[in-house]
Amino acid sequence: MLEFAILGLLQEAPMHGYELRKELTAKLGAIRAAISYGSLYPTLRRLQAAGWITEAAEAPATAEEVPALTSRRGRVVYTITAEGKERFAQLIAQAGPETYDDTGFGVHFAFFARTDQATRLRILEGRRRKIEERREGLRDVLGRAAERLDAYTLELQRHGLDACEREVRWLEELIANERSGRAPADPRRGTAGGRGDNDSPPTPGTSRTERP
Amino acid sequence: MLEFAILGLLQEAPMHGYELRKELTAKLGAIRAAISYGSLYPTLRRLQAAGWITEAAEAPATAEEVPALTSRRGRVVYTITAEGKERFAQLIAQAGPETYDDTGFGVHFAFFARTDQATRLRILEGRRRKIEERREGLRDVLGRAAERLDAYTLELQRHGLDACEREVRWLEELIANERSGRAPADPRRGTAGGRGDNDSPPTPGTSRTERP
DNA sequence: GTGCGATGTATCGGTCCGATACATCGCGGT
DNA sequence: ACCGCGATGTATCGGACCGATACATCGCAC
Repeated sequence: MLEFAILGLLQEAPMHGYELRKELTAKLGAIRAAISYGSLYPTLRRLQAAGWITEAAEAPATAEEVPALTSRRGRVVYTITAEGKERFAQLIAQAGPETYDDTGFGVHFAFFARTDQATRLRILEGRRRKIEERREGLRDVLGRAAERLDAYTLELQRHGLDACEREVRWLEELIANERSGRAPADPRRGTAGGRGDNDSPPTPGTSRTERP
Repeated sequence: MLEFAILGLLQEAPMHGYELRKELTAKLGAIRAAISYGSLYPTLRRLQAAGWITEAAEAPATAEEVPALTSRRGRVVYTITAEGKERFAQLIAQAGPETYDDTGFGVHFAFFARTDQATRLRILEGRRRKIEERREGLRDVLGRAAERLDAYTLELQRHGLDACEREVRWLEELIANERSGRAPADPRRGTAGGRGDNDSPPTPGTSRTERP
């Protein structure tokens, strides 16, 4: 998952670790707290070893100002390679069942702007099915096994069931939107009608590996 | 987290691994998919090494039927020890900040019936604060950084924000209920008024380490 | 009689987290 | 003038947990 997210983010701009973490946190804030350096740096190492990103020490200010004095440990800037872009495309194309769990789905969704419509649809439907299964499981427990469980556990299940139902509805909306061929413009909330064309017509895909 | 959940469950009855997993899945179904044997068995080993549970091969049917023939690898039944119960109580009492993340909170909540009211309140309020912080973070992103992000990422944030607001409301309700001193009886859903006193007056705590 | 899904125990490699360490920079306070 | 302190920045280590896999038994349907 981290690998996927990093490759996705680095396609927007080269970054160093700290920045990467901040962007990741902003982009994925809805689904996970904040990724740890204990995962980030080893993963960067791994990606570099695989040739999907390159690592370059930041230029020390035109090599003139601030000489070797104190030997400033410069920031390390990571850049995605052509192979990295291919890898990212491949990860999207695979998009198997592991993509449908909470984190996996969230991360993939966050990069839907770089995903072709067919795959978007496939992922949304896979996720929906998974949530529907979870929902049925919760209904079973609340129905059949209710008297075996204490009031708090039951309340937890109810809350979970609620969340499932809500997410299914959300996914239905997104799927319908996707089928109608347009971006997830949400009519409920503000900016009704205004401001130019639209924000980010989400790059309707099939683009693999464009020029550097 | 697993350690906590296992100690909690084994206080209801001794169990073998497979059963433990099933019960765990039923009890925690709302918050996590299904715990893996790759975590379960090593954890059981660890708990046994610490002396918090004991491991006993199931009696092979009064030692008479089914002799050593085929050397049936019997099920291994785990039983919690007095030290294990103490450990569980201690884990509840600690209930630090790590208790407020998604999984940690969920697992603790599932065992609220074995938690004293003061700690319940503390956990609920800690969780609320944490969710409020996440909510503020999402609002910030949706407000200030909106134009930097694509439509899909924004939609994800909106959905996350929605979930945060909903959970805060849920927690408020639970906290109010808790302050008023009663179980999380939910008036919205079925069984309004009926059926004896109430289900499971949730063991109002301060009980540490009762007799074996 | 045989295959197949549920029950049941167990390991291995790999991902990710939390704690920790350490260094630099710019800012406000005293 | 100095100091601390929070933000920036890179990095490691032990441990928790997962997913895949392996293997064995049981009962039942075909």
